[in-house]
Amino acid sequence: MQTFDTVEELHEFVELLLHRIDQRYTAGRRAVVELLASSERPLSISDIEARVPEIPRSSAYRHLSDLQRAGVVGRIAASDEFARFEMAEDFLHHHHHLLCSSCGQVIDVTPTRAFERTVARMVDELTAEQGFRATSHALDVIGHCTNCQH
Amino acid sequence: MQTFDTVEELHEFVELLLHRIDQRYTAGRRAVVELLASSERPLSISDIEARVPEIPRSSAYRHLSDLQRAGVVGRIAASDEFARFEMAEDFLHHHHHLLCSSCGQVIDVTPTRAFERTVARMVDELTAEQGFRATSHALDVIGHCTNCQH
DNA sequence: GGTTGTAATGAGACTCATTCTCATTCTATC
DNA sequence: GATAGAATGAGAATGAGTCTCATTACAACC
Ligand SMILES: [Mn+2]
Ligand SMILES: [Mn+2]
Ligand SMILES: [Zn+2]
Ligand SMILES: [Zn+2]
Repeated sequence: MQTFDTVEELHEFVELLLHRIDQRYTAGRRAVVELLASSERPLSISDIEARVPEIPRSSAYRHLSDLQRAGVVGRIAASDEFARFEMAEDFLHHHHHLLCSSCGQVIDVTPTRAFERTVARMVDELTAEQGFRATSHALDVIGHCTNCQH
Repeated sequence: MQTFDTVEELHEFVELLLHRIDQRYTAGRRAVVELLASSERPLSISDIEARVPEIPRSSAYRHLSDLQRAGVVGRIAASDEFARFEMAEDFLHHHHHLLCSSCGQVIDVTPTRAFERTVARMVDELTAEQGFRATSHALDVIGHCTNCQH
């Protein structure tokens, strides 16, 4: 959580986004948001279950999907079979991912402003000639994390 | 298929890579390679099944995983629930992907040399300070393909 | 060109992350 | 504080991907 001064401001914005799609900001959803907003890294469902065991798996999935629909949460397909979840980019500084192809861990990294300008320009070039309408981009670095070298 | 003059050269290289991991280059594997090498875009399992129905699903999965282990094929996690497969980068020019978040289609795009230099430099920066050992990168543009705009 | 040991294959059972169902519990509004 | 609609929880269902094991192809030898 970086772009809000207080947790209350965060919750207010989440509530706004949920209301836009006629959804309530309930206790379960609040707990998921609080967890994701305070996490250093994207979390898998079992991460979430381990940290908030009182939320049933089926509800956690539904909360995440509702929050994603509202634009509050983003889903990442990692190199293992588990999806990972984090706050959407509106809630975080724009960043990219280091994906460990051994253990599936996802590490957040922040690019420089200059680099992002270059990426944005390039993305425009690439997509224009395809008639593709870009909404976002993802730069993932694939490799091995410190724990998984040798 | 771009880096080989003839299909025979392609097959020879595939055979070499398979032999390195003590695997034979059989008819089924050859059919999968021929399909992927001639495809304009990464293919899902059902794409493969549709185009080469005589290969059973379980064999197709195994072929793809063996070919991936040999470094012949790469697996892409798209934004839908289906993995997609393409020839590994040794067999193609380095390129990136446009991912349609509506239909899951994956489009290949080739970046300029200058852009790739920038990406490589940035990747080095990002990974160095994390103790992460990069093996490759993926720049995906997320958005909507021509078919999926409105 | 047969024999034999080993690798590859195919059919289908199985796994397990994710989604769906539906009975129950909240919650907003009157 | 009734009522209608929304959210929730428990468990069933789904389905992409993996595994098993009986059968088939192959390579290396004779
Ligand atoms: Mn991230
Ligand atoms: Mn590609
Ligand atoms: Zn790792
Ligand atoms: Zn599309």
